[in-house]
Amino acid sequence: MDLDRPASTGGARRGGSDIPGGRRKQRVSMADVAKLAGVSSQTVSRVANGHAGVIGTTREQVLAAMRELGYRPNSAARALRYGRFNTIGVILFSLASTGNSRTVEAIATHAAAEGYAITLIPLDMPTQDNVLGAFTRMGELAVDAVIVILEVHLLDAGTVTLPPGVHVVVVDSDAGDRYSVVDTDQAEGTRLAVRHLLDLGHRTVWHVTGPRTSFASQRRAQAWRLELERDGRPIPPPLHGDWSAESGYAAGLALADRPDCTAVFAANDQMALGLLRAFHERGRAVPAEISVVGFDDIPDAACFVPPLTTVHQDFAEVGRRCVEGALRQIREGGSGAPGTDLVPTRLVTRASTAPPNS
Amino acid sequence: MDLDRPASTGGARRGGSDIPGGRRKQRVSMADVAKLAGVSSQTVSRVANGHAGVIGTTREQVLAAMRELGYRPNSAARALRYGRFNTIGVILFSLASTGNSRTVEAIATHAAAEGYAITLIPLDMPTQDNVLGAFTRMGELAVDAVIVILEVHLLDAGTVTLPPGVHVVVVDSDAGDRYSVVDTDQAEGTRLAVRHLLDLGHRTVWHVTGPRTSFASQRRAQAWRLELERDGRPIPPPLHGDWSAESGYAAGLALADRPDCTAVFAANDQMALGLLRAFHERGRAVPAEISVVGFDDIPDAACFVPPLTTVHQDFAEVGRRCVEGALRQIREGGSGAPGTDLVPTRLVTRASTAPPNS
DNA sequence: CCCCGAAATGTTCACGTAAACATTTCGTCG
DNA sequence: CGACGAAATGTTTACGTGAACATTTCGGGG
Repeated sequence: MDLDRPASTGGARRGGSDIPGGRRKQRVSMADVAKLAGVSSQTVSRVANGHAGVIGTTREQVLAAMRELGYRPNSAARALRYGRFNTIGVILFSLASTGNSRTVEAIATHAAAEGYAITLIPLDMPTQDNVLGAFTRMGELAVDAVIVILEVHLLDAGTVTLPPGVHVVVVDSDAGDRYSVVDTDQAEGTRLAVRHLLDLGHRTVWHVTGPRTSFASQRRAQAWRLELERDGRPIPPPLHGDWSAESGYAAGLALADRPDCTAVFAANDQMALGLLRAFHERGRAVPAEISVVGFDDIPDAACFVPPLTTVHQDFAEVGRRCVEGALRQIREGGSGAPGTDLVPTRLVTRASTAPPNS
Repeated sequence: MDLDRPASTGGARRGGSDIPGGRRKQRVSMADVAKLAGVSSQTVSRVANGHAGVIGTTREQVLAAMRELGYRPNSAARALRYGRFNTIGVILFSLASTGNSRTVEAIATHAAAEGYAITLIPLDMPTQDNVLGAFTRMGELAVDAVIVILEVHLLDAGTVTLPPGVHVVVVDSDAGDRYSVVDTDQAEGTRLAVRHLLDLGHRTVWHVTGPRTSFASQRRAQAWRLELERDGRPIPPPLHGDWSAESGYAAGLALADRPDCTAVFAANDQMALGLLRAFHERGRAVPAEISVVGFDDIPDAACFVPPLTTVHQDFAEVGRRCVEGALRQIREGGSGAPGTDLVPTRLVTRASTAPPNS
């Protein structure tokens, strides 16, 4: 931790009077610009920040000096001065899932539009220790707010203390009582999917879940069960997947042999893809013999064989609201009213669903 | 830009003797810790950095004070002091593509292991202006090096000046003469794919390209043509896609009607998925009548119908080498020998390829 | 018992920026 | 023609940290 501080750090500073050609990589500061322009550094500051009260000719000189020296403001000094970093941290476990990467992209885009940068803090394993470590590091990290994209029950224990002044928004979690939460309306989406299948005339709907550790997965499974119960339908045993197409395939092989299974709701599109493959290999026609609905509406879903009926998640909107929530907290200074902000979903009907025995 | 500076900023600092319960969100500085521990702030600094020369009892007092106050080092001040940010910026156009998001993830993971954070700079449009803007902003951004994941011909013009001291590594580009480039060995991967199909006995191989603006796409198309030429095979007109499954589908519909087309190499897996759908809908059996090879080996590819033969890209390795290159430049201080670092590929043979007319 | 030197701790200062306050430079009006 | 005040510009200072240097403390040898 402290052995990477080379002794050469203390090397003498080279004077400003270098041969112009020999590119010295020392940073150009306001003082350098000021000297060249023949003004005070405060005037340079004023020009840099577009403040009023600098006469045209002076401004021109300063700008010229800036250009010549290639001046860039030093954000570390700025951050120190203002006590703000204009940066939002994003803690997440994996970018591999479509949902996460699209959410992060939306976060980055909207944050950029507001003048904020995004710092990624990946967790190699979503263990309590790692999460805690990330949060601890967060404090040392130059960040004004944190968006957490993972199952937050992991950081339940009161042991995790966020540095004061760091605001939090959470995705994919039920921590609505403690933090500001933004999430896709999992229950609504699931209801849409299940209702769609029931309305087509299926007696009941089977379900392939995501990993147990995922909050989204839990919510979808729970909503699926609830919807069936409410309608007095039999509740088939759920099959457990892990989001991967492979696990969907395994589930599909198991389901293919059950003639009473005519409709399956997969907790994401990848697993639905696995189902499609399994049913195809076992000669069970989709949707004639068996209907499949996914969740996410990944771009590829429209080109599955057959094109997949699925629940569309608006990841961009989730990302947008995360940033919005984080900025609100930063600006208001408050810790932000804890609560849950749900983003609606919609069902995209394609060719993988049909009435039973059609 | 300067109107969000509330007048309340100059408010008086609340003394340290606050009611412990009333969480004040002012930052705790070394001075605060020092006062509580009854030592000088330099001693606190020494403890914080694990320097030798602090006696046990004193160290304990300081640590206790840190804990009590919840002290976290201020990274802005640190960065200012050291002239380093311990942060690497990643400029990219989109996280939507599997390749990009996996590369970014690998970059983030390896950077974290080295004590570096990742700052994401998304471009809403990969135009010259935007790239230039991002690079300009880069200078103000707290970043020691930049990894650029996009077609760099966009920033060709000598107009783009990177702030001195910022090092660059580029992915997916031919800028090897100016920057340090890391990339998948597109040519080798393409050769593997084409050879595989020719060796199976196909007379020639058709090609669905990616977007013209993509360097990877260009390289794959070029290598495909070269390999056919070298073998004296006829060269079918390439079909142009845009990476999306939809565009692959369109290409597939066009190809399905050509009985002389028995083997297709798609420039990525998504487009291959589109091909599979088109061929399925047109009743052309894969691989019996027509073989398909993709590129990327996305996790889903194993569950396509049929499972896709494809060229595996090692995104994790690309990310790792990017970080390695960036850190080398940061540490050596040099601009890094420009040059190209190619990551090998391998062919993953699944069920979408077979000899013709089988 | 004093002094030496190493160990422990304190003091000063600079990093680059910008707010707050101070000073200079005008044009204008009495 | 002098003085007043607004506009333009300069000076001081603090933000939090840590290297460099200064000071204090203490054990042991002469």
